[in-house]
Amino acid sequence: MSEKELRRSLAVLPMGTVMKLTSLTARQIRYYDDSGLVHSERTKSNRRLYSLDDIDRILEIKDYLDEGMNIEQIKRVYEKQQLRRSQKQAAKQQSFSDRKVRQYLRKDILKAGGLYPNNDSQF
DNA sequence: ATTCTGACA
DNA sequence: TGTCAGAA
Repeated sequence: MSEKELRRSLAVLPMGTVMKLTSLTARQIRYYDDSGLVHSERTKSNRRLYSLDDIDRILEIKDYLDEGMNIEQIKRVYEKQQLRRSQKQAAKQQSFSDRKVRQYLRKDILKAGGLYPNNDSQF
């Protein structure tokens, strides 16, 4: 993860700051939070802490709500996004292992050596 | 002073 | 979603 991404995902903002940044009430913010739409962290004294990414998500939730969606529907939107990311991730690892297979395959062919005068254009 | 949880005249 | 109480 890049330093920039790390900073944006760092949970350091208390409720009061989030309220000002989003123009929402503590009640609404806690509601989104408790619904599992936002993943805030907690201090040792049980205070919620949000990251800049959380702020973006809260603002996004606010827009969806204004467009008429309910919490459950919004939850599904994020579930599907998560599913797509998982599949994309799986595809990435798949191509990686494929590459590794080809790599080992080539090694074997080179080992079989002498049989192939030109062993550089097979893969 | 700030935030949290639970509850609802 | 607002708001109030009692606690941390």
